[in-house]
Amino acid sequence: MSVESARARTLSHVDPAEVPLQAALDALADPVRRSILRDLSVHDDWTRACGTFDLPVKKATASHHFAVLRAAGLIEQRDEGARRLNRLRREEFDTAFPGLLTATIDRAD
Amino acid sequence: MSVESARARTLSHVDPAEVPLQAALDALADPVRRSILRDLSVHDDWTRACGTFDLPVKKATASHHFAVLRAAGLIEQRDEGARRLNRLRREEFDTAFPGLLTATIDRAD
DNA sequence: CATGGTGTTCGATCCCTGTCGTACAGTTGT
DNA sequence: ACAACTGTACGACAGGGATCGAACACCATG
Repeated sequence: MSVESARARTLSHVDPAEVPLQAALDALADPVRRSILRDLSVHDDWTRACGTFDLPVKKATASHHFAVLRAAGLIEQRDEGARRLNRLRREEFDTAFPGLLTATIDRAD
Repeated sequence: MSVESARARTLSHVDPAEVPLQAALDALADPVRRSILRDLSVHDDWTRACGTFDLPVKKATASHHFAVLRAAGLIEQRDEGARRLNRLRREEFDTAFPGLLTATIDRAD
């Protein structure tokens, strides 16, 4: 039987290929979320916990943004102790939406 | 001196290079607007008047969407008699936001 | 076991924007 | 001149989403 914790049970990941374009665009249209993605794109996988991002919003709001990114197939999350580590799903998302990530987060503004 | 009509005076176009990424994404995040862009992408320039699009909204709303697309540098408009013709600014927009248009309107959904 | 740290959930609030009806401006044809 | 057509402007409305505080669950460490 499954022995995952109640905490990990909140972590449902979606195949980017199953994500509607609308959901992907809604996720990418928010500046705070793009900021998170840019941060992830310049760091190694699984090195950034949710609380380590420098965001202009409170933690409740940040938690909401991470959930949206996860539901859009843009990030993967994994619990490590009390912290939740993140990974940008660059390759999977690129396969589903070629060029979209590059066009939105590889920019100055 | 300029002899443009009062109608044409409402038509201010913006260089896509001057458009903030946020405005571009906001414009592309709406399904009605993407529908307009897809329609334009498969027809010759200046062949589609605003009223010829099959949209699920009333004309006041459609007019709003055309204004948003224009402000985002995604379309160019020109008056021809009582009708306002449209053109997708594919090349200019692609230069400013490489891959973004293709990633958002060249899709099934 | 108590304390502090990390992150989620819930309810409430606020603001933005998509939507529409109506009125209006220009154009075309009768 | 008049009517019909195309599109915009404006005010109003409703829905959704971003935001936050507070409460809670889980983990780590003393």
